[in-house]
Amino acid sequence: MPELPEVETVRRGLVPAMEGQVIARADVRRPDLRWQFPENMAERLGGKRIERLRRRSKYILADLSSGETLIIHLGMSGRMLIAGKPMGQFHHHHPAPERHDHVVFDMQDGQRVTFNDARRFGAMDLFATDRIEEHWLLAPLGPEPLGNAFDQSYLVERLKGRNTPIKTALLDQRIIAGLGNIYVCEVLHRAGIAPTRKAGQLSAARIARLVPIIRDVLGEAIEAGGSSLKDYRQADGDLGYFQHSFQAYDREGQPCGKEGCGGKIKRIVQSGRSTFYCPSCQR
DNA sequence: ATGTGTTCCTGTCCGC
DNA sequence: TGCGGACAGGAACACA
Repeated sequence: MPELPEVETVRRGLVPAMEGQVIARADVRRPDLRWQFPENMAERLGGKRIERLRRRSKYILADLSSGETLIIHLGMSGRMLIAGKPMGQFHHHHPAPERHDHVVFDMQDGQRVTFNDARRFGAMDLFATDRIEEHWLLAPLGPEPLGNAFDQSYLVERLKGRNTPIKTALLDQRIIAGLGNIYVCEVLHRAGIAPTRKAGQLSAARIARLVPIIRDVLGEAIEAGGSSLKDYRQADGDLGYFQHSFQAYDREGQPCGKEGCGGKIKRIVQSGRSTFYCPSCQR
């Protein structure tokens, strides 16, 4: 689930529970996710205030009062579940952790945030806030697609001479940071560009047209995700409501929704990942 | 330097 | 219902 719009939705959902709040205690229930947790993570989190919750690409960044930033990546299946203040004045009591609840943040006001990740492709690390962009996971990232550094001349320049399919290029986080498999499919569908086209072979005009489409698709998805925050607060943690707006992704065999197209969505595999597209209107 | 295939891990769904 | 295989939102890594 977590591409840029989902991560941004999670971030916004976490703000009321975490931003400006003190982590009374962090319960680190295993030594690692994808990689080992940093040394003494629980101790470095406990008692610190979260000054600000930010996002960079698909990473959530929690700036702590200690001068360190907690970096959180949700991987493929990571979720942040919020439980409200437990009832009862004296017997504060949250339900016991469930399977795959790996890190539990107990906030000073009684709220609890639980990081749950069945597949454990997620990650957490701590790093000095003032040098955060130098962190090895963040340093290679390309520009934010919704930021000013991402524009038509940038994208044209970066794709120049590339022999890789445009689908693969847009998934490359060093070129543009935040797109994943779903939104690349949606973007290329809306742009009418075949995912198999070599990136460097597309005209500058067609590449330039991608830029506002990327912004639009991500923006719409964030808006859609935002309205699912009510569900998010519940324990199921399932966002997945923008899926009703998919035009291509996961729609194999279904008719292409584009005005006057009449094509049928096809599924192919590119560098090991599913691509959904309409062969008749994506050229 | 680029491009591609494999790998980490668990859960779910589909066909037999 | 059980069992095996394919597949899932990511992306580092090894290798041609």
